[in-house]
Amino acid sequence: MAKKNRQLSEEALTLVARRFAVLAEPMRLRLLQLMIDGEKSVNVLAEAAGGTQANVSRHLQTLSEAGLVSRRKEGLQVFYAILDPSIFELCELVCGSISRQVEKRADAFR
Amino acid sequence: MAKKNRQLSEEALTLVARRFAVLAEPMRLRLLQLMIDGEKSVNVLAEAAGGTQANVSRHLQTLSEAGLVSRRKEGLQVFYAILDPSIFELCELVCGSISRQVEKRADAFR
DNA sequence: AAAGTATATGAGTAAATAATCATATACTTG
DNA sequence: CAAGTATATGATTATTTACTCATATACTTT
Repeated sequence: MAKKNRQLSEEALTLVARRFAVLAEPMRLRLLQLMIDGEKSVNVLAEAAGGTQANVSRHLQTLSEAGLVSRRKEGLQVFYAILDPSIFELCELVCGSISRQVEKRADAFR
Repeated sequence: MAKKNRQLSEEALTLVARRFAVLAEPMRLRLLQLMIDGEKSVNVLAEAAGGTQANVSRHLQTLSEAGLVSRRKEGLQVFYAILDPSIFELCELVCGSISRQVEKRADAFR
C-alpha cells in the first residue's frame, strides 16, 4: 500500500527538487521530446536538436544518471531511449498550467 | 479545444523549463508544502521552514513571479497562498516515479 | 512624531552548471 | 595494423543563483 505522506522528508524534498532540476533545461526537454518515438543515437539527437555532439552527450548523461533514459551501445553508436514516460505527464501538466496563466493574462485585455 | 501538439516550440520549451527550475529548490518545495492548508505569513513560513526571513522572502518572490502563489498584504504582514494546485500533482508524479526507481534498485538486492 | 515590527531588497560571496574546444576512448573497416 | 567514425570526457569560461548581512520600506502603536 502506498504511503499517503502529505509532508515529505528533507531527503525526499531534495530528490524531488533534483528531478525537477534535471527537467529544467530546454535542451534536455527537447532531447526527451525527440525520443518519444523510440530510441535514437547521439548523432541523430544532436543534429535534430541543433546542438554540438559534446553538449548533447553531456545532457544525455545527465538524463541517464537521473534514470529518465536508458543507454544501449551497439557497435560505434549509443542509443538512448525514454525509460520513464511519466515525464510527459509532467510536461503536459506544466503546459496546461502555463496556458491557463497565459489565457488569464489575455483575458485582462479583452 | 486544446491543441494536441506533440512537438513544443522553442519558446514553449523555455517556459516549461523555467517552471521546472522554480520547483527545483528544496526550500521552495517546503514552502509550497507548508501552504497546503491555506495562506501563511512570511514569518510563519520562515520559522516553519527553518530559514532566514530574507531568504524565505526571496524564495516567495520567485514563486510569486512564477504565478504559483498569491500575495496578500494585510497590515504589517504579507500572506502567501497556493495559486496553482497542479503543483502538487507534479510532485506526486515525481514522487511516484522516484519511489518506483528506488523499489527497482531495492529489488536487485532481494 | 517616535519607536517598534514585518517584509523586501541591495551588495557581496560561493557554488552549481551549461557550453565549448580539444582530446581520449572504443569500435569498425580497409 | 592503420585509418576512420561515434561517443565520452578533461579543462576552462561564463552565467546563474542561493545565501548572508545590513539596511530600506511600509505599516502600526503609543
